[in-house]
Amino acid sequence: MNKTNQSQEPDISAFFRFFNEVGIINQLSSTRAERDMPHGLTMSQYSVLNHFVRGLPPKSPLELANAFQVTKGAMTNTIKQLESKGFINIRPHEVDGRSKIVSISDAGRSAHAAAQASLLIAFQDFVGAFDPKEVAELIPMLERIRIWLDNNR
Amino acid sequence: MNKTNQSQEPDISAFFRFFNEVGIINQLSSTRAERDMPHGLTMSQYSVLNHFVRGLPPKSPLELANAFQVTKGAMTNTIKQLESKGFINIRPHEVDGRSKIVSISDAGRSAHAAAQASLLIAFQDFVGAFDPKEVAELIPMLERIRIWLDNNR
DNA sequence: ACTATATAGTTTGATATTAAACTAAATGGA
DNA sequence: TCCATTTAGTTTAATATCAAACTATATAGT
Repeated sequence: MNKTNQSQEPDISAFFRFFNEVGIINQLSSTRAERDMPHGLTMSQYSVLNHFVRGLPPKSPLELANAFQVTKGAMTNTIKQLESKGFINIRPHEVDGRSKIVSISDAGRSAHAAAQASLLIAFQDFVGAFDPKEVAELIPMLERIRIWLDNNR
Repeated sequence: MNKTNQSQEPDISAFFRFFNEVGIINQLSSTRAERDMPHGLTMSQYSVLNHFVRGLPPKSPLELANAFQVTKGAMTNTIKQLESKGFINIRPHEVDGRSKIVSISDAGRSAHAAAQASLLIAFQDFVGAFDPKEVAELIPMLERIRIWLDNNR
């Protein structure tokens, strides 16, 4: 490629640097988050509990899989473990025999609170090192990218 | 917590939204990237090849692990597969009997070129949908976050 | 020189994930 | 009513990763 990049090919290096940074941040942050998580909760499991603690209504496994952008199989695994820990209730769907409805249990709310406390500790140094505003400024663009990737996969 | 959040606890919701977006973007983008990768290359393997194609000097497995923020064990796996595909050369370190030196082979350069072409195709719609500038603007902050997480793990 | 410690790399065991095959139930058209 | 198709969820096989244990080599202190 010539130095002035006069070809029609767009300059994509920024895109790949972006995905590279995102990959490393994700790896480091999820490892840190899960290290001292109570009940051996993974971030996936925590995310499901968090979804319901935020007041969102009961959902089917498929809806949860879509909400968190994982496969149905991955969600089967996640809710199986949450159920074995007693943190969610799974009931059959009232009219659709193929489907189920997942909701959080009281134990699940307690576990979520403990997990959130653990996350606060795990990231308190991080929170102290960065201004919430400058982190918040990244979010709209990240959201656009995430939505695009979700709609175009 | 009271509504006005007068406690000393900082508002951390932006941080968790940030990590959540990063996690989903990473998942969607790496799945997309690896789907049609030639030679069954993973992004980890591609990253190692890319490192050397960029002109950086031969490195030990440990240096590579540090460069990509994975464990030594993960890098052992990655370079084992690259070697079995003939894309890298591994030689003993000249003075340190514990160490090795990894460099790229001609076949590795070809594979990297094919992989890069595949990535261009996989992300051409993405590249068309976003302005490289607005993506590039995210990078300095992501870099700061990545470096902090790396230095404080 | 010896010994204790540190370091480079490999191996092991556990686990989260994907893609794809599979089961069972619902839907819709003839 | 029947049959083909779609949909919800589970299962299977493959694999990338981490943490921790392990081997072999190097280094530093005495």
